[in-house]
Amino acid sequence: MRADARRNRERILTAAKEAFGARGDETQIDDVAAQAGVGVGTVYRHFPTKEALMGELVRQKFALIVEHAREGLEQEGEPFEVFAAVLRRNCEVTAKDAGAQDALMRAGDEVWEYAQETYDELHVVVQQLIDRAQAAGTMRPDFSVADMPMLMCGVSSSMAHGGWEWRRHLEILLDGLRAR
Amino acid sequence: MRADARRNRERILTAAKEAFGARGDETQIDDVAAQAGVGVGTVYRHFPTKEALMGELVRQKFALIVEHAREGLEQEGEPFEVFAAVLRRNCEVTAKDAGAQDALMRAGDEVWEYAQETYDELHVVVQQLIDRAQAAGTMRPDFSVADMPMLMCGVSSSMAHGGWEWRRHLEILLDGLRAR
Amino acid sequence: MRADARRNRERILTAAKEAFGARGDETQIDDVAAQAGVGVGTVYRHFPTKEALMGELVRQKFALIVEHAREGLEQEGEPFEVFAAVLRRNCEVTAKDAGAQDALMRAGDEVWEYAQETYDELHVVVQQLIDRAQAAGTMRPDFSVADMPMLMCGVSSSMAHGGWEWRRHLEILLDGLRAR
Amino acid sequence: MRADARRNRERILTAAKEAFGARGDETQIDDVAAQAGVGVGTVYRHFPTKEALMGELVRQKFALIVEHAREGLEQEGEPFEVFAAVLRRNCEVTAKDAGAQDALMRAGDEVWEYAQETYDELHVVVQQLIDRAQAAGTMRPDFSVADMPMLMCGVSSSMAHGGWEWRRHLEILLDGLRAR
DNA sequence: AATGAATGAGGTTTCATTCAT
DNA sequence: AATGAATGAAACCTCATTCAT
Repeated sequence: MRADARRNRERILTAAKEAFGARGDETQIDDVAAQAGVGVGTVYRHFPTKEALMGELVRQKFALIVEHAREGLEQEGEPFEVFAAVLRRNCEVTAKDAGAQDALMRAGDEVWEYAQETYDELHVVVQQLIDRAQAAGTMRPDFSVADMPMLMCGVSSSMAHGGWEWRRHLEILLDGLRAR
Repeated sequence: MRADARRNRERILTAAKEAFGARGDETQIDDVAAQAGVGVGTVYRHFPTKEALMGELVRQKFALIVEHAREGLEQEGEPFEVFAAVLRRNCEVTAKDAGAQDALMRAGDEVWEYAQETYDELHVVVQQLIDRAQAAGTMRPDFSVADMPMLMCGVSSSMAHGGWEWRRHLEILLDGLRAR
Repeated sequence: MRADARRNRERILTAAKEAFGARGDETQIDDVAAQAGVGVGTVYRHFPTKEALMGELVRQKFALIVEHAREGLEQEGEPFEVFAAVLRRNCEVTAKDAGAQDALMRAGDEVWEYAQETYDELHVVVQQLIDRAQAAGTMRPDFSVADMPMLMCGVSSSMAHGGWEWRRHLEILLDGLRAR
Repeated sequence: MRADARRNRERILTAAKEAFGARGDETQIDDVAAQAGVGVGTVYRHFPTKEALMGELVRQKFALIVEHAREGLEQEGEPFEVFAAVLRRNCEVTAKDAGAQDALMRAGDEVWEYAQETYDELHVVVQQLIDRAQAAGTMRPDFSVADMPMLMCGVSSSMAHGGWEWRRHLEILLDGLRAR
């Protein structure tokens, strides 16, 4: 029964990504429920509010970034390039749910606060990647994790509206981070 | 009454900027009307839908950029720095209505389509600034006007959430545009 | 100036018939004003409310019927046929504004009360036509003017929806009025 | 919950008849909901638009007519009188909701289109009653189902405005249908 | 635990009427 | 006298959330 519940939870989250991807910020909980093949009540059993559901999507995204960042920390190589590789990898994953990501970007602060804890983890790990690159002298010294949302916002908007240009855009942004 | 109507139109637009700035995308037309000191009907007489009202705000923003860009075209100086100066100037203006700008960024495509025509103008003029800088060899050759929304999205998010960091963020982005 | 005003009044009434004919009961005072080539204020100068305007259309229709009925009273011929001829003539006229007539039929009582006075006249005159036919023994004795709205309602609906069948329908109704 | 939902559906339809009867075409969905003792949302769950709700009332009326007509087809007796009896019976039923019926008559085409399917059934069955009477030579040969709306319009207006005269009016109309 | 029917506050928009110009 | 901009109550409908089954 516990396994059933967990599977439902996963189905709902997957459905949410698809639904938000398809209908954007006009997506209703009923859409998510229908996509998941469950009743609305079931969605609410797992997520107390719409914001909580969207927040969990954000949290999952953050968790993935943390994971990738951790793997990055264990890699040898020029630190800036390691940082860049992590970023590229995250963006590749994000691009697969570009529509949902866009809906998330448009969501209110409340949604993002649900993922605060995981964001804090991310903060610590990614800052380490940044520190290394700055120590190596290949990343501009005035950059910090706190500036990453700005970058992500640019790339995400590019994914949602620009089509295939986002990879080039990411490289432009990365070039801005290099030490001169 | 023509004069009165025009004045009301201006009041409504000013009120809209304030209202969207204060309440974000949850702003209602009633809020705008109250802020402007007119009835809802008056707002609807000037702007047939909520989207049209927001679209006009976008259009005004674009029109200002066009104006600044035109002035830039007439200036002497290193072309990349001219481009950068135009961008900085636009951002300074935008920062004053950061809240409204944020609401606009979150708005749907329909809103932006209202400003299509002015956007097309902007496209032409800004591309000229870019062309010059690229001809001078101080701007990376793979950048074009079509890539500007990505930049603006980054800076706007920075203004809305980051607080006072947006100027530094803009410089980071500009550095990414420089030729290496 | 008085002549001007009267001409405006006529233009408004003509415009109203056209507008109600074209847009049915969804017609707005603005439509009427536009069709008449005057401002809304001018419509309201002549008719204090929308109901008053529609009521005047009803009154005009009644006035025409009275006129036709009076002419009928002066005619020689079999009284039932005279009555029938008056009815046919009125219907031919009505059919020309079938759309407006339909809108009027759908209107609330308030509209019809505006024409009360003319309706009273009509009542007297048409009853005379009926009396004659009944005296001649060619019209069923249990029919009276008060029953005419029922007939008109049938024919009007026929004009609005049925297309070309209304003449046949009128004959069916007339046959119901004949003495057996 | 299936049973509950169906009961609510019935309550809404009954409430609608009462509400339209009491307030005419100015009846709001909120009135219907209040009368039914449910929330507006519940009305909209069962009927997607106001027109759909009114359309269902029309459909029910048609369905009843079909039923009565079918019963008429199984009866012995002079065919015209069978037809007349069916009509009288339908009118007696209609008279009980005269107010609602009036509101329905005033409604736009969209409302009636909701009942198209049932109207088509009605068409077939009633035409059979008419065919029989015409074959028996007791009904005028130029009458058909398509002409019935005209009759119903007359009687309905009579019920709504005339008060207690509608039965006499129906007889007048029926007399018009008899063969001469 | 799951379902989906029910809720109702709240959103956008309309339009008869008024009134400043 | 004419104009049409302004008004704002009210209409329809939506959708996040609750709760009976």
